[in-house]
Amino acid sequence: MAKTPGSNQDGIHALDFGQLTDLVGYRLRKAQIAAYQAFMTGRDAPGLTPGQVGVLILIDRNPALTQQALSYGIGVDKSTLVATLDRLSERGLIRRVRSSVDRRQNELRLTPKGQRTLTEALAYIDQHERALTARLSDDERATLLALLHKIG
Amino acid sequence: MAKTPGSNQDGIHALDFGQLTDLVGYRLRKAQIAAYQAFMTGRDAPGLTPGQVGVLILIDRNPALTQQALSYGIGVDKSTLVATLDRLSERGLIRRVRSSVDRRQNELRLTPKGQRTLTEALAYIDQHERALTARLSDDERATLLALLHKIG
DNA sequence: TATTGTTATACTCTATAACTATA
DNA sequence: TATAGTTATAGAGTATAACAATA
Repeated sequence: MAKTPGSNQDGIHALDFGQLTDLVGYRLRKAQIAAYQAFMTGRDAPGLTPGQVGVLILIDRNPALTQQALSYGIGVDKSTLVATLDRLSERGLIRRVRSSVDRRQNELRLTPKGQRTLTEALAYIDQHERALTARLSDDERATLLALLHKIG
Repeated sequence: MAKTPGSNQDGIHALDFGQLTDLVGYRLRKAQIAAYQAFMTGRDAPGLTPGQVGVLILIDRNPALTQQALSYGIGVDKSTLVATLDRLSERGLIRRVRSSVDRRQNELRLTPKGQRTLTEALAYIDQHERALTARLSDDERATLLALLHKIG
């Protein structure tokens, strides 16, 4: 039986996406959503968003990082960061330590629990990255990274 | 003068992003944000989000599209779509027309103003796409699309 | 009973502006 | 005066659950 354009027997419509199909912006968004979903639902998912893990990485790699510097680094407003850090703090993963040099500033630190969580999250990231690029060769993955870098 | 790791003369900290730098998920997110920003702030930007333009395209290409089918097609809940369609409707770009076949359904249509807006938006998209991939050759752009397709 | 669209509600992400405590 | 962090507030995006109209 020929498939009627626009519908099938399940009543699920196969939409015409027109010019959307081959737009970098659109494909970027689709890929990003897929990556996010996979990250959140994968086996051994750390119960943290990719953004939260990113914050843990940055705190780990940059001793005495202030909220201001972190805000600038990840490109979100300092006020936006407050709730994110509150959540990580409530979960016992980070601490805000008042700077003794300039008492307006907080120096961000991982707690021991945060360190352990980060170690596990990094292992998970490796696994996730392999799953995400499972259909790509090593060369293709490198090419993709280079091309994305040119756009971002 | 050698640059001290972690800071420079402006007091702007060059953060260590660690393993983040070469993760597909992270680069995807960065590229997507850059694409979105460029779309919204470019010359001749249509005053619509990429998502809104996408909805206009889908309505244009799929006659008698229902909210249900659109919801399924773009992968958002039907309740989420309501506010989006309200906004497009308030701006006079689309109409909801009660189906005479099944009066529970709305058939979505572009208004004449919506048609004109879409025509302009499509021209803008071409311009935006060229700007976004300005640093890529035609081959590289095609490669990027193919690789993104494998992930999304 | 089931489906379509709407509403009520809630949570996240985002920003701007005003506040506080420090500098 | 200016800066670091917080709070108040607001808007967009997302979802689930319950509802009215219709099938």
